[in-house]
Amino acid sequence: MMSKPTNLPNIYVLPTRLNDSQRADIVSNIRSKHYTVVESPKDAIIFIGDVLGSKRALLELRFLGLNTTDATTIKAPAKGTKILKVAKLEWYAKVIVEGIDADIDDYIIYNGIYPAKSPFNNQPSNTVTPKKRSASPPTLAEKQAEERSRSESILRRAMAATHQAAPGTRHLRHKGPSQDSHPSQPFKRPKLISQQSTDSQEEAERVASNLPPLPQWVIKKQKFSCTRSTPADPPNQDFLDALFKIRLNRILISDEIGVRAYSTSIASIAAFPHKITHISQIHALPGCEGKIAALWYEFTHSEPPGRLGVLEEIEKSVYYKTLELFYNIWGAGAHSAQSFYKQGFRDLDDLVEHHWKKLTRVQQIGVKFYDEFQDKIPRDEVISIRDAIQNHARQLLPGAETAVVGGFRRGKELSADVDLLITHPRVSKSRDVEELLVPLVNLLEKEGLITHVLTIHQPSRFVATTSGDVWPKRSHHNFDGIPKVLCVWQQPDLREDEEGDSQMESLDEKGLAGKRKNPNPHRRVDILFPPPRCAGSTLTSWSGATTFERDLRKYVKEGKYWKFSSEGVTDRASGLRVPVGKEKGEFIGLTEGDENNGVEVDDNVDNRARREDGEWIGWDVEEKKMFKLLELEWREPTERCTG
DNA sequence: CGGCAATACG
DNA sequence: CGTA
DNA sequence: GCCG
Repeated sequence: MMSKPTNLPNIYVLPTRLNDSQRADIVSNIRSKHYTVVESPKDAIIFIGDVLGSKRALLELRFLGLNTTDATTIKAPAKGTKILKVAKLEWYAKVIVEGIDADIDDYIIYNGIYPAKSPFNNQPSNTVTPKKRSASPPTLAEKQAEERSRSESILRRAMAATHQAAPGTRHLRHKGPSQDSHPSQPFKRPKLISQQSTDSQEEAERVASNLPPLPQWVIKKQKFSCTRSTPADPPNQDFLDALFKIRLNRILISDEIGVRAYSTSIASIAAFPHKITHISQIHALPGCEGKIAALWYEFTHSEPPGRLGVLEEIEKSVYYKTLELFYNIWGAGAHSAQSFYKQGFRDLDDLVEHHWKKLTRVQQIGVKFYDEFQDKIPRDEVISIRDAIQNHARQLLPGAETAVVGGFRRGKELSADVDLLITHPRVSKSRDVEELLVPLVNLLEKEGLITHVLTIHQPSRFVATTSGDVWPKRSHHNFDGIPKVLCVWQQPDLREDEEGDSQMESLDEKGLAGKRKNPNPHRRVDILFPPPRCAGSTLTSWSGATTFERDLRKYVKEGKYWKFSSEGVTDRASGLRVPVGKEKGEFIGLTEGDENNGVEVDDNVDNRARREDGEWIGWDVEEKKMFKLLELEWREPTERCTG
């Protein structure tokens, strides 16, 4: 009605929850009252928006490139410090629309100031509660459990029911860094130590003559990592670790080709049996050229040795640290990590508090068990999980056989998850094996062993038809995926149920009288159900490592023009399945028409040959048949550690 | 300078 | 398309 | 980033 009551600084209207025309209306209405509304957030002091809380306001400003901290958390802001104010949209409704004369200060929900500049403000502000440690060095399990316990109870309370839990509290461990250093352009690489170009020819030859002889695969420049031995403990582990970090960086920025390139180089160096002492050895390796050579030179000639300019840039970057944090959420990949960052989120708390409803169901589970899923699983626990699943499977399908694949099969002491194959030696059990999936999952859920099902992949041919039977149309080459379930596993709490005892050590969840929380960690478990025909191909496909698998498929494509997958082998030209031959005395991995020729197995007499860890030896036989078909020399899984 | 493993679900 |  |  009248002129403005006070002069206000420049105003910016936050776009939060407004569409373009709504926001434009607000802007013009405010301007009609002779306030100054700017279109660049940098020029504004007051921000008006549909914002509920101060934390959200902070995020909204960060999204606009204004990296402030809450002024109320700062002891004594220096005089003359610029304070950005965020006001509720209600101010607009009252003062602008209704014309009520009200003080904008009554509508401020957030005061933001720019944090003091510091040369170290790139580092994570890791001010979490200090660890309480016993005098003796903790075991791995203790460390993992202790790491977990600090954050767990709080998150758990926040998300007690995973499926539609309302988040409410903060996550302690993963407070993000306080300072934003998102690079708007890629880092400039610091000057590399220049290579000596003045080496005389004689000098180069003298050095070369003292080097160990090159392996045949190097001399022949054999590029496929599936054709050579790659042990778990390579002599150049330190340089490889640096390359792994660069590759992770490429993963995080979705540079898939860069990932492929570094993977090739890593696999090559990992297979090289000598400590690399001369740059000529790098150039000799397939998949390694100028770039890798330059990195190696810098790595070995830096002071102290082992430093890399690119890595130091990456490691001090809040941006990459944050992407890595988000990328480690099961169910989130590089794209989601980048998306979370762009929206202003910097730690798991931000996601829980401001983005929970937007997360997929499996991402919510991934956040809920973030710490436990980072923890590695010792071999003996892998075996006990295998045994439990196998025992239940045999209740439903006598004679079922299992194999642990993944890193475990490659010999790793600690596994990220458990990958388990279940099949049956008798070829005629093909459908029984695939149809085992749902009943087994139901049984394990009932027993409380499976706590969450993340995803189930069932072959389409088992979609029930009204007439009853399965095998709809594509039965002749039924070549869908291998049925599998990805789930969360927890060993039951086996402690005695003594009551009112002093043993209730961890009463962190007070109020839950009587209910003691199961202290066993949640584990990621994948169970696959290959039909007997696909036992060999699935075993090979799931034994890895990743680069070994990629090279195997490329090798088969280039050498045979075949397509290899966990379901088997097809000819690319004809599209027909390439059958796995039947060896004498063996009985699975047959072709379609041979199903009736399977050797009978007495399910009650289990005298089949087994390995030390209890696994059926027949698995290896199936895999050897597959390698033979592909004209590939079979290698121990422990020699497939291509990284 | 094009190509880089292959498959299925949400 | 993104993720495994 | 390396290969054909």
